[in-house]
Amino acid sequence: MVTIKDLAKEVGVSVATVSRALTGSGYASPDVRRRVLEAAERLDYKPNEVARALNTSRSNVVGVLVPDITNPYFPKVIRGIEDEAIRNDYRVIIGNTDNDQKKESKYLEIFRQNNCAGIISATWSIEHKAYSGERPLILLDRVAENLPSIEADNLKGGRLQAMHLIERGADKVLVIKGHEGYSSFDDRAVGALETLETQGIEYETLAYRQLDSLLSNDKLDDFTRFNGIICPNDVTAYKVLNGLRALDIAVPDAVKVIGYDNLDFSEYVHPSLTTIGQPIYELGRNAFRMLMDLAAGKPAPSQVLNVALVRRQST
Amino acid sequence: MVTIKDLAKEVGVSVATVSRALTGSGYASPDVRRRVLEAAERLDYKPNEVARALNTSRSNVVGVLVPDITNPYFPKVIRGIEDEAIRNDYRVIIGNTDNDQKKESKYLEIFRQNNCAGIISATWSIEHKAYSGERPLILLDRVAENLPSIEADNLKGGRLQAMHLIERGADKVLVIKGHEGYSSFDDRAVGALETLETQGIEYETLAYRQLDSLLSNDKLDDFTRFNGIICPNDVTAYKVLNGLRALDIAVPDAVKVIGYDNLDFSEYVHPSLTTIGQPIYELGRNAFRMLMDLAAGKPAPSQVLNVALVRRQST
DNA sequence: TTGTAGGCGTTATCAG
DNA sequence: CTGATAACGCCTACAA
Repeated sequence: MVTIKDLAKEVGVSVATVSRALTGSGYASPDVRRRVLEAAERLDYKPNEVARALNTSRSNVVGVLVPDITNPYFPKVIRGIEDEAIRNDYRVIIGNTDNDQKKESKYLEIFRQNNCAGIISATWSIEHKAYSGERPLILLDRVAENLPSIEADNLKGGRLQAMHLIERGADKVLVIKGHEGYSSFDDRAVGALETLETQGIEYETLAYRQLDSLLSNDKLDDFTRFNGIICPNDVTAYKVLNGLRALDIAVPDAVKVIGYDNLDFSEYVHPSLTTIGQPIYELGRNAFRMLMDLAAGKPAPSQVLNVALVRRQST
Repeated sequence: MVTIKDLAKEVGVSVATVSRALTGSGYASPDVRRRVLEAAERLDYKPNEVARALNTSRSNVVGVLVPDITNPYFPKVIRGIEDEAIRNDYRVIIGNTDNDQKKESKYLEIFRQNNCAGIISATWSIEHKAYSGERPLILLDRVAENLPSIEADNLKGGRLQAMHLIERGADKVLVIKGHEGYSSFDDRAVGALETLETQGIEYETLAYRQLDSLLSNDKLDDFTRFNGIICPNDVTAYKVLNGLRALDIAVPDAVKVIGYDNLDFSEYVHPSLTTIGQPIYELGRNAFRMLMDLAAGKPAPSQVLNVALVRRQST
């Protein structure tokens, strides 16, 4: 491995001068700089990031926390983060938390031990002892007091879901709520319920964890009571469509189903899924940009990205 | 941040003794060890991984290369790697290469700069200058001479695809090939074609990159000629099912479609997809274990995991 | 069994 | 503008 020491010997200057010439911080005569750069190129010198991180106590690694990378929503977010990161010469460490506060804390600790430059988290337990605010942090799809965050407009998304179903003629609506404790899911439900209420539409709600048992028992009655179903995300909608098909309930004729996320697969399921499109990739990309701003001491105001209805066959 | 220096002061011994007590390497009296451990606990000491990595020139980070994390096959692999990694106190850096050799090389370089303990790669350009063999490397879904690798039994998988279609009565089969340059896709095609050949079944092949144009133009003829379609993976099968539906070609009555991978979504598409099940999670998990063996100087013989037919409605 | 000292590769603070 | 030199936090001969 070639180090600045080697370069120093090669060029005939001190390591200090080499370092300055390389980083651009501090003085170095144009001539020396040129020679150093040339030697670096020739010897294929690459700075050791570990040494740099130790010295500056700040690495070019960012930690990313997601509940489960296996949920197809998150790979898109991560891709957005990673692309922007690499463009800025940063690397990404992934942590799957399974919504488990212990795992969350463990990763937070790990990120600290690795002098990570910052953290982007899509999971965040309200009471977090492990995070003492030392490192820049961006919350994604999560809001918390005093912490910068980025999310899509979930309230609007929920409203769009309800409005669309109403426009399509639904007047008995089932609202399936998302995983508890997520502000993004809460907001979607609030938006939908509020709209249903205002428009005087009959509705019921179902907790996320009740869904599976509902689908597994053939409770035809439970479904035939409704002619519209609002799902908290597309994956849930897939399950619902499947359950409906098993019960021979026609979609969209007997009941209209709307999802949320607009995952790639939503055009492949049958009937193809009407849903709310979120700029998932951009959420990740912008989160990283915000993190960089924060790290540079610049302000990073929280962002709310826009959402839009994507009409397909399920409604 | 509390360091071994702090612990040393606290306990009243030297940093060397603390280090020895903590790592277990080298001598430390039971009494001193106890006191050091107690102090570490009390002061919430966590070793700085960066410093350790610099000193030992080996971090507890492994680099993982995938073509695109957005392809739902890879999150499962990654989850397998990550779960096993965290269990062994390792972290995972993800790199998306988009099958681009330049990006691949860049990440290899990055992994080196970060003193990564090893690399697991699901993309690997044949001629790789950037990898000089310094660090342990496991190839996943890829085989190359002299490099340890892990993959599922693609040859068998291809045979199973063909056998099943034949058993279901197909006698004019279209074999869609996977992305070029991947040994896993090549093997699947070889297995399928060889079986078709042996059984005297009529068939044609289609290159991966021709698929989209075939699907976008309504070439009814091209599809009606066949009563069986073998796809290189499930995502391709989804597209094919979609195209077939658009053309009003009945699946499985007019044509039977079989995929490969058994992604979660394959039971949600309609008709649900018959496919070849691979132990995706285990591929990742075992890859990490192999890497650890390699890093420990133990032998890590290449592995081939088993596959099995998963019958659903599309055939 | 313990402490001293040197080094991992880099950056930063000083004099010169 | 440049060169010693001291950190960063940890590990490990080697000496005591």
